Amino acid sequence: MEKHEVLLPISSSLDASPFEPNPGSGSNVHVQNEEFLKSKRKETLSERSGKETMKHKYVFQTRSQIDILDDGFRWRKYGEKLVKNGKFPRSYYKCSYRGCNVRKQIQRHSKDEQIVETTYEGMHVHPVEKTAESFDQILRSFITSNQLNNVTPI
DNA sequence: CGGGTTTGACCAGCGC
DNA sequence: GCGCTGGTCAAACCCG
Repeated sequence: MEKHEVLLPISSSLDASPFEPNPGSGSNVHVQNEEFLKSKRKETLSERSGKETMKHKYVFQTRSQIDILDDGFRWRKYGEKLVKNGKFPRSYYKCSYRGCNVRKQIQRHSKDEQIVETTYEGMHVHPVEKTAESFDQILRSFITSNQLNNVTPI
């Protein structure tokens, strides 16, 4: 099977860091604040509604030959669009679980096609069906961070 | 038969 | 006010 390296990199639209980036660790952490700018629009929308405000948005940068990374959850593709600033189309996925409105965006880099940018939006409200070794560590960080931040679990 | 994927169309927001 | 881009939905199709 194809091996995918997780560059572990992340970015969040929240004040609190969803992950525990070790300072001075010199890891492959890649923070992409660009997404933050894009999420600004959503913030406004959510703000108008006065609901949960912004959504959790985490960006993973993985290095693999395949776009779809098995993180243990079931995803249903609901759209695909070719962005102007990209050579490859962006795929939109949703969690199949009932009540779990977690979205996932996957886009390949125009320069390095082997680099896949996976954007997670929202949090899962159900346990993982299966365990993905590569993603287990990430998921673990996710869940841990979420619990630490004591996010409202619906 | 069920679930998932696909593709096109539609819509909303933002910029100009 | 119009056009563009990005995002979502929905119907049809395909696969297991």
